[in-house]
Amino acid sequence: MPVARPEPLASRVIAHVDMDCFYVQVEQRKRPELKGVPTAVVQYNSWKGGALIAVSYEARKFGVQRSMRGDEAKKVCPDIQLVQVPVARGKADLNLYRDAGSEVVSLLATKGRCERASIDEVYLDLTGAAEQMLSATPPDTLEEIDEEALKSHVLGLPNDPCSQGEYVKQWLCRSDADHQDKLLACGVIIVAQLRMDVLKKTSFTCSAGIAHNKMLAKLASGMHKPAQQTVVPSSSVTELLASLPINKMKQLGGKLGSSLQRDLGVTTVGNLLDFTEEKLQEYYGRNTGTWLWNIARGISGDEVEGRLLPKSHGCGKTFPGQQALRTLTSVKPWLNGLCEELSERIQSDLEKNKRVAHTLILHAEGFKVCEVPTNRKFPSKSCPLRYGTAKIQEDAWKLFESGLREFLDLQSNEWGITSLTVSASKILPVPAVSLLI
DNA sequence: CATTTTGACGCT
DNA sequence: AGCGTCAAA
Repeated sequence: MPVARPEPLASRVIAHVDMDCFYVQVEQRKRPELKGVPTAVVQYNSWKGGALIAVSYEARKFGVQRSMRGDEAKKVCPDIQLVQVPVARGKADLNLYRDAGSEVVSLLATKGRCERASIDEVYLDLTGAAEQMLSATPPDTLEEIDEEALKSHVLGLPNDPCSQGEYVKQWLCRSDADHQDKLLACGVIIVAQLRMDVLKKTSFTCSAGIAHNKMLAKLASGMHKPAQQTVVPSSSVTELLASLPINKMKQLGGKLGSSLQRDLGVTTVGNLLDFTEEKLQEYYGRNTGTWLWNIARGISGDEVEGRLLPKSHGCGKTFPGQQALRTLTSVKPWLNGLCEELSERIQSDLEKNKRVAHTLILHAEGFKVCEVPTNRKFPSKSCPLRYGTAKIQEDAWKLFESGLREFLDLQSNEWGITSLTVSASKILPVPAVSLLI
């Protein structure tokens, strides 16, 4: 459940940068002939043409959506180019996209604290950079403002397409603006420059949101895509949230959001204003209640963490339908393959980033053929992580066997495994001195 | 038992 | 330690 954090005392400038249909762009950079044509990236393709995980904007015009099957996409968009995710050891291999994501993070981490939020998203705390710009070269003194910054969307401004650029220029350069808005204006210019730099150096476009906190920045980055940016002045927040469907807010797209709608009749984020903090706490607990009360007002104290690398590595594969693994002999090679990939990834993390993983975790899902139907799930198991592919394979196999015994509970001899995942967590930097010894 | 493969974080 | 929720390609 979400937890409320105290708001920093001073106003911050926060950006959320989100790559546009990222996997598609990565494939289009590799194969330039795909640029500008309807394209999607699919995982596997033998079952109904594979599952779409990224869709280009050209393809979206035809109604192609993520989660569609390749065959289905071909029906609504016969000319669509379906590019397959690379496969290694019989499973999808996402390393190409991880590496492309790292390229982007390196460029975005140069202007302030940067948090890698996912393979293709970051949060930036640009407060310092914005303050510095405001004191040295405030926007109203600039002779020329980047065209990219002028193309920004400013929430709350009249959206007359003819004079949009003029309004934006006026907003950016208003010398009578309050300090908060001036800082945001600086953020807009910095983010425009960062996005241009990313495009120039990687050929990837991205969209961005600029606001006073992470929640609003994230909301804004999704409002105008692809390749655009949106700023959220404080004065626009009440109206924005008043009509924002509750499930569009981060963290409220699932069960909590549905429960707000079902149990309290809350349809929009603004509707939350009808409830006292105490009432929300009564329903959802102290932490979540306060968090809800705050987001209704556009308040979110979440800090941008300075973290450019993932906190864990995982490798998994599902075995749906007839593919379920029904014998120890069939599980073993798959588990070994997953461990091999994991071993390579943590070894590379050690060499590139001087970090060591300390815990190995095995997750599985399965079913058993049983007289009395049971709800028991396959239990997750963990142990200290020892480096070396063979050791990881050995340890993961022990974890699997112990999980399977618990799962079967002496109830059944007939079973199937439908998903296997190994992951490495508790990743810590190796102290610099210990590298010398 | 056909989206799949990730990854972060909160609760107990 | 292990489970559940949420999100995005």
